[in-house]
Amino acid sequence: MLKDFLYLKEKNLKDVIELLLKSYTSSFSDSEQTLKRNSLGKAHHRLIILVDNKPGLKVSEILSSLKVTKQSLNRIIQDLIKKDLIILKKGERDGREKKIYLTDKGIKFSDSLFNSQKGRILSAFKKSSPDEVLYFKNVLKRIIE
Amino acid sequence: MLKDFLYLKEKNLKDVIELLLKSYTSSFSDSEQTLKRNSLGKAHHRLIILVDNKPGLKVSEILSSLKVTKQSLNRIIQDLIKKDLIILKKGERDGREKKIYLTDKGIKFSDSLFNSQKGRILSAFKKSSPDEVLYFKNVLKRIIE
DNA sequence: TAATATAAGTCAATAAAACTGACTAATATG
DNA sequence: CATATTAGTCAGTTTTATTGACTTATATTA
Repeated sequence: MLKDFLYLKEKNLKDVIELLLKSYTSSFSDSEQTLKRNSLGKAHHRLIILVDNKPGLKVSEILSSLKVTKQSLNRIIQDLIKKDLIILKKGERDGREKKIYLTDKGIKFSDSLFNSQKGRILSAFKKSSPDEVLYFKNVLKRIIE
Repeated sequence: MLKDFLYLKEKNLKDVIELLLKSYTSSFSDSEQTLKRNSLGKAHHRLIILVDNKPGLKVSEILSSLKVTKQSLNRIIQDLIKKDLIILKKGERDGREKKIYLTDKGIKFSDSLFNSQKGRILSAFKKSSPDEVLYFKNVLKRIIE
């Protein structure tokens, strides 16, 4: 029986759900001040992270990643355009699509967000072996799938 | 130099920040419907998870875990008391403290939330080795510290 | 080409979640 | 007793996200 494996028992799964909650909360609260100084919020941060990691991301892709409505996302996009942190470019193949890119200013701002966040991750990784970090990422990816 | 280790490079840290965001978002969106049926939201869910895993948690402990204000948390607590999902008990040592417990009804509701969430974690774990899961949890814990 | 589907944007109203600030109450500790 | 700590409360505001209805532009297909 699968449940004979300790790591598949319900208590362990519950632990992991709590760990996901706490790791997200603590990691993203690290950049609160940086956001506030620029009159932006967590919602903007989330979009910036996705676009920084994958420039040219489509609106529809962000929609499904962040599980928000397009009306909600659109507000965020307009805010960031006004602040000259992102630009939209029409898709070449499909002109209906809009692809999102960070501007130079946006890249700098993304860096400052990253700087306020990275300490926590880096110090966790320094306490871990390369294998631990690799396995950690593997499992996280499987949770997202 | 530390940065010679690939797993400590900035690109890897950025990836991990995105993974934390996506794993939290996807994992907690799984229980949206269950919450909605009971006129509750994500904020209530977060509190229930913490209290389920550690009955008798103090208000102040939740405050620092969830990084919200006491005014914000108080709304959530009052909602859950009204719905008879949690109760508060005065601390025996320190009578100022209020310890939070799930009621029987609360335990059942927490179970239904867990049921809507666990599939994702379980299927990720089934694709992983016990070692991978162990290392995964270790690193997550170090991120929270 | 005309009809239909898709991607995105917009307007309006509302709800949910979180915040600030100012204050009270109970209890603990020095 | 004075002071600090923990928690709760009231009022007002902001941020984030929602629903629903509709438009625009472009792509696909019958």
